[in-house]
Amino acid sequence: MEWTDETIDRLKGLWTEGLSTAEIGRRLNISKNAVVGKAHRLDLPARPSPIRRDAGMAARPRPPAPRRVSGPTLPSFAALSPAMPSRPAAPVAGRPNLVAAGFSGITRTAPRTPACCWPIGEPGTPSFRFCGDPSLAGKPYCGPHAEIAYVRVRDRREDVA
DNA sequence: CCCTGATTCGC
DNA sequence: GCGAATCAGG
Repeated sequence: MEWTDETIDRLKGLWTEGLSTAEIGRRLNISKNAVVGKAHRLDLPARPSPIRRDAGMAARPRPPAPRRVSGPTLPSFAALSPAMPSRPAAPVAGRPNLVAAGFSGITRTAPRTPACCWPIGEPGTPSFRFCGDPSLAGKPYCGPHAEIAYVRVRDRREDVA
């Protein structure tokens, strides 16, 4: 876009008339963004903006918007590997001991003892957790919970009968 | 979805 | 300097 004195004057005129940026863009056959960008550069009086970017949400320093980039966008595997955790996280109080149960994070020492995934508490509440005790070989639950989980076909038949 | 204006930042 | 992309609110 070539901003001649004339187009700048037209922009200023339409701007002071209170036309929307998109409308000015239509009249000048340019994009709304071009209008806003130029108006900003010319220090034209700002319009009432629907956006509140100042006070009110100072707590959150908005993460930078994703940027267009012109080369390869995937990092190499080598670049990624240093990010691999070398230690498992410490157990959290009030939570099942997942480390002891075998969820030791990323590790190379197989096999692991899987943690019992029997749900305890109300899902969606803060206290909800899984049992986490070592589970039976080949089963998702520990001994006591496997007892509850697996109902023998024999028993069910007797119930029905 | 449509609209609005403001800001960022690759070009 | 330019303006598309993006944001954020109506």
